[in-house]
Amino acid sequence: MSNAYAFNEIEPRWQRYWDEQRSFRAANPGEAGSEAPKFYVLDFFPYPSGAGLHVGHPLGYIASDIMARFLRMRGLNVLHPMGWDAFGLPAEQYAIETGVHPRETTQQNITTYTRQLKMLGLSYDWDRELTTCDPDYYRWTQWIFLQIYNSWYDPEYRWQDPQGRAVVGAARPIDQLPIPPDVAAKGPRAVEEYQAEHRLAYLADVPVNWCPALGTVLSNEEVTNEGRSDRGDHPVYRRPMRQWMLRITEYAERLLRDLDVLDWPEPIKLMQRNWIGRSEGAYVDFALDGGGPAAGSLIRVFTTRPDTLFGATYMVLAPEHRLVPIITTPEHREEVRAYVNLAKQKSELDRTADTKTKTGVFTGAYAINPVNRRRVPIWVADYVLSSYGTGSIMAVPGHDTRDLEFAERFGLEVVKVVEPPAGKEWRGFVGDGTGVNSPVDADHFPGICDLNGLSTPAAKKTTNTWLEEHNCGEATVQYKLRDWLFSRQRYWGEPFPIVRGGDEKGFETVRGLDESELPVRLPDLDDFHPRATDDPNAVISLPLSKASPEWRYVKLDGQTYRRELNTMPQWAGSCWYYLRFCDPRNEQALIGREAERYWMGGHGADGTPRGGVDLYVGGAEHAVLHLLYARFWHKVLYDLGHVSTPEPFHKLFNQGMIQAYTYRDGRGVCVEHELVEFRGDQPFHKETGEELTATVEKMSKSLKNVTNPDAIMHEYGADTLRLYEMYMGPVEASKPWNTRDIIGVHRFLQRVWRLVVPQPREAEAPAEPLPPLNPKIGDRCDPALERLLHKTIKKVTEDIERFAYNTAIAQMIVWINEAGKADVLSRDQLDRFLLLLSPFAPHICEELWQRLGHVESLVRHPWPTYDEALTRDETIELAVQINGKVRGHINVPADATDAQIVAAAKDNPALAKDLAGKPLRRTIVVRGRLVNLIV
RNA sequence: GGGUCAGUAGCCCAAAUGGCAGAGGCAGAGGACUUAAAAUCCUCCCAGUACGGGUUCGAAUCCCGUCUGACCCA
Repeated sequence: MSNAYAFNEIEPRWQRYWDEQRSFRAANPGEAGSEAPKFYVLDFFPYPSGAGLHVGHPLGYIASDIMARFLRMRGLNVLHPMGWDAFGLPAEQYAIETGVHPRETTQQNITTYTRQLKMLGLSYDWDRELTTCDPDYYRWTQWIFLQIYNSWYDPEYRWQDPQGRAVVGAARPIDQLPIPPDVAAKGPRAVEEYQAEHRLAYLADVPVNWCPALGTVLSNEEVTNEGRSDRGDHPVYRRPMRQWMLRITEYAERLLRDLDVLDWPEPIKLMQRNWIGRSEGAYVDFALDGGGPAAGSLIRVFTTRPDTLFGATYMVLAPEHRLVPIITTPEHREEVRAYVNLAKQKSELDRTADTKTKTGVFTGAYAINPVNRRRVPIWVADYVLSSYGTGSIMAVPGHDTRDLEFAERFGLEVVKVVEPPAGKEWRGFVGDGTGVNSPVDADHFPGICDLNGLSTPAAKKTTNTWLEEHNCGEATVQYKLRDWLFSRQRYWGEPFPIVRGGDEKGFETVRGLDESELPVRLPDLDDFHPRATDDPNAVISLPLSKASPEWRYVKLDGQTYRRELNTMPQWAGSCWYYLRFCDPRNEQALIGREAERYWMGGHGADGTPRGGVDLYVGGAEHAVLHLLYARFWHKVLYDLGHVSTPEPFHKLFNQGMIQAYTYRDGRGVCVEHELVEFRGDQPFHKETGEELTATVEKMSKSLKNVTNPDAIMHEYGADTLRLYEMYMGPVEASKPWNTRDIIGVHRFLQRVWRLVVPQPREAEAPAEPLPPLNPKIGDRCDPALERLLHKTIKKVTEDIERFAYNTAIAQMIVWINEAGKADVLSRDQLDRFLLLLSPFAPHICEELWQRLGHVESLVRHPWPTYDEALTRDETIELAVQINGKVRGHINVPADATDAQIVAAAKDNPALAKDLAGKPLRRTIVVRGRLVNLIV
């Protein structure tokens, strides 16, 4: 047994031990260990990319691992699993570039990631590992899709959830959808169509982001602000396509409301609220003026400011609005048609960006403002989107920034209807004020809507009432959230459990498969390439259309059907993996009822009611989409009775980003860290000698500032890497990686090691075999060191609970530094210290624990306790202030009364001349801190 | 443009409810040990908290304004 701290030998040995002993197995209900309270600590599972991990990736994994290890030692049954988000565009793109099948590259990447994560000593229950591209897994992804497909949303359904809350609205089985008699009368096909219109998964022709170069459509999130693909930076075009959509909008209100009970960072909740984008307002119906084919039509607009209706001086329709071609007068037809065609090419971001100049054309048509019967021109402009509200707006240039900009450009009338607070310009004022200029000419307009003098909220209410009474509008709520575009024209994703058939009359049947037919396996294609092209109008080819006819055609009940050839988006597999971890090998259900109740169930470790994963750790970049989609699926499963909690993730923690110094030369070219040398604090190029600039940016290959964890672990060991990442600063903060600083925590571990294992003195010949333990270690203990240990136990325990790992480590460094100076150490003190350190640096602690004579691993050894009395000093030093300025210090017993403290302060000879002859006007005593004398 | 968060020694970071600006680490300087170096150990050095106002006995902390940076939305 070596006396040196040989981390390269120790760490793999303990990793093997944990693996063989199944040290981190979580006990499911019915198994030994499950009688303990549970705790579910989950990491955002990674997408295994070809590049492997850089040092920024494990930050959250280390943080959650420390919590998992800590809670295990506190006696909880901890579920801490890991798996792979393995379907998706990057793997396919990489496969296309290298010509290797994504199945193979994915497998290789998983192998690399597994090796790297195991090297870090993360305490996962690897028996629960899962992979989203595994048919045993995606079988259940498809099963959930079928649940969604076979449901409709009943917004009126009143029920009480298992938590006892009254809920309005729920997903219900499609066969419970009431069929209107007139539909039923038309026969089974009409019923089928009616059901299809109400399913939570439905087909629709929607404008999508078509990227010819990638050969696929992209979600809005995959398109950059510049209207190009996030991946590859290719041009993206808008074009309509028949797509699977999920009706997430039905859940907008519940997704919004239930945020309130979650223990999530407020900024993340805010982002979700903004994404859902609830706004209260009103529909207002404008009647078309004049004759023509649309005579008598109404144009319904949505507005959040019904109080400004008197200021509506024109209307705008989105270019896609169905009435555009109908109402346009012959003399404007050409211009409008050209404009509409142009608008189709633009992305939404392009159209709505404030920085762009507003464009638009007049249709030649007019409508009547219902509130004052004024005739207003109808324009078409692309700053109005067909997908929000009704696709048409009433324009109030007086009190809307974009309308004002448009009106000024085209010389339209601007009217003041809101009086802003004193001193503010009314033109373009969008805040709350007082209503003005609503006509009170009651002779002309009986039942006039009078808003003069009303505050904005009151004016809104008055207008809404008026609209409803006069049957030309109503109060309503709108959401920015859109239905979820759920299909991709890709190969590497879950196939839909859907088949389609058609009869001779062209009627298409869409049919969800029976669950007995799952999984629908992804066929093994050699040629999985999308058809990339430069032509934005090319026919879109689907990779799965190259599958064999045996796969593509299915016979059911004597009829031949075609399989759906789209695949699901990458989000699908990650929407529910946290459930599968609870019961990963269940072949009867996606999760067993018992396991679901136990791991996801209603009570936390401390008995407080809650539900879902107890701690979910990951980066803020998934704050909106993944977390919203997963919540949506969870709620559907909840409504249908498959899970028992309304929310999947009770507590969310976002780790910060590890940044890195980026060095650039005079031309702005990034310089690798190996080529940088420091003269003082100034970086220079090693070879050219050129002075460089240093900035802190995110770690990325292109900035040449990436640090590979393998290299760090090789040089310092995993325990040092873990400790350094936690010591850099608060886990939730972003902070720059600095390899130079690592040596500090490494020295700390060296000191811990040397405290237990005696070191040979080099001068002496190694004739005498060294004793196994440091001779200082015995039964005697130093009382001051013991007090410090109690303080340390208290501080570390409390700091871990609040994720303040950096300060916990600092406290342990303090103790080790003192312990190194002490003459005697008890074995028991070292035991307790190693237990404290073990969640952070598990390998070295296991090793030293064993060398101190323990046979059992410390993984489940009870966490050390402290005596509150020993954490307090008997005498304390207080600062004495005179008029708020520190002038001296006094020592008093810890339990001194205020009067004693003041007396001691006054008697302090150092302060005598400051106090001489001046009466004390006031004294302020802050317990444990200071005393302030006001003279 | 709107929102959120942040700004403390040369660097990374500490400082419950406002209460002595410093716990710890890095870097730097000096010393001990060593033939020497490395390693190790000891000691020391360094800011008044981005800036400007305000509240208070007392402000890094609370309020207002400005600047800078990060993230989200448009």
